Amino acid sequence: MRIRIEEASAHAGAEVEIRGWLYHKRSSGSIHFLLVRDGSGVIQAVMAKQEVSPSLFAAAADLTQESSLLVRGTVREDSRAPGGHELTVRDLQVVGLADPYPITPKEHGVEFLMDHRHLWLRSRRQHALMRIRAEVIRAATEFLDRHGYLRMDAPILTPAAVEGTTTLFETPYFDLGNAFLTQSGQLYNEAAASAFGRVYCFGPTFRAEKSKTRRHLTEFWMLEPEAAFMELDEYMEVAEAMICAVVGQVLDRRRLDLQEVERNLAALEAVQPPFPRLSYDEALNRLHAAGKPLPWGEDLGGDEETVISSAFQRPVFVHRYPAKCKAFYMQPDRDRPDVVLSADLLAPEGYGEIIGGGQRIHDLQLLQQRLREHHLPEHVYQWYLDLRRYGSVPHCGFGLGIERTVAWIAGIEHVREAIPFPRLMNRLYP
RNA sequence: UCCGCGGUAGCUCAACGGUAGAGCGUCCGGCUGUUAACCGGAGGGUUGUAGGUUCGAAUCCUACCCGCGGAGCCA
Repeated sequence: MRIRIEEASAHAGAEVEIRGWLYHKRSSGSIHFLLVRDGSGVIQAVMAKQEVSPSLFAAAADLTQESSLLVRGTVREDSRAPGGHELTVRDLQVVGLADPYPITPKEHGVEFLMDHRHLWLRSRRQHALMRIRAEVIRAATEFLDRHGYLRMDAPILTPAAVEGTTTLFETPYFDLGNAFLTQSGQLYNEAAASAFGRVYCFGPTFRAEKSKTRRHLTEFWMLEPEAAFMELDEYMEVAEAMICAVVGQVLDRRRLDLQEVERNLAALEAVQPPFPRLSYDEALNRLHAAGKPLPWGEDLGGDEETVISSAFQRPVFVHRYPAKCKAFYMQPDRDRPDVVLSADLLAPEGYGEIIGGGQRIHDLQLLQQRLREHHLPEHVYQWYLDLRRYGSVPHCGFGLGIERTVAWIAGIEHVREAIPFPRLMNRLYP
């Protein structure tokens, strides 16, 4: 019977076939230990010289790391085996003999591993990270599906900037001039929210910023919910519930993977509602008390975020930023027009911002005024302004950065390991 | 773009003005329970590039290239 390695314990005593690749090999002359992986797990296959033909035994001795093979044998419980079960080999068939494999079971630098990202993905640690990523995405989208949000994706090729500030990737587009790769689906989400009430989009977004930090990619995946008839406080409740659902589901279903990457599980188990909600002004007071004063009106940088977030065991919202720090579409606070109804969520342990969002301007005249203040061409935003002409309502939305969320939940240093093929300022290969 | 660190064998690193080395991987040999197995042997180098100082440069100086970390910006 053909099985996957993750099912091996259910087939103890049975004759099975495993199709996979040679992960590693040890031998003591008359007995080979072949570590075979198939994507679902790793199992030790044991081949004794006496129990197979001499030609098969010799062929196994010549197997190279990552050679693909079919192994047939009996599953046996054995405390000496990594994983608790091993396979007594009866027959083995080589599908493809691998060339000498560049990633050896020793230390390698990040640069070398990134050059071999297409092969690095075969390692245990990367398997754990990719499974955690998949679970984060599944948990977040399932949460939104459960709460009545319709997935309605936004275009990737767009005619203009969503926010005039950040740099965009540009590409020729037939006779219509240049198109830009999207930096956010938000504007389209707002249109969709007026059509369906609650929506979200999920896909890659692009920022042509020359950022070289552990938190930045030029291509990253963002999950962006948007809801009509929603104001700031309710948005924070939704974001909080979603993050708790995501962390809880990863803890529940990907615990072994978290252990593989040596994540401190207690820190994740502390992620429970309610999250602290700090106004920008309160954040400044904390920075002042911590001896890192920041003048009012300045945006929080990486160091400031670390000071704020490390004071708490759980993610923390910072809301009501100065208007000049934020994008043109942010709704001003009616009691204090110099601040806007934004709220960013900072992950603990120094991971920084994983969510940015807030309440959008729903008043036509105010939005037009903001476009002028930001020197944005109004004619490009006519369809966006229409949303304020035809049944405008208070509405909120936010963007969850998938790679930053995965990096935080998995406890890894750099977002580049949180995506299969990272795109960085200096990396477009493989 | 700015600041800091770095580039030596396939990989990870040592040698810091006086003959360029180790571990791992590779290849050959040995070993019937290995756990990044172990033991013996072999092969492997224009020390990022170009110039300079010196009797002598991987080492000191200059320029450039590339990489890493951080800042700004953001998710």
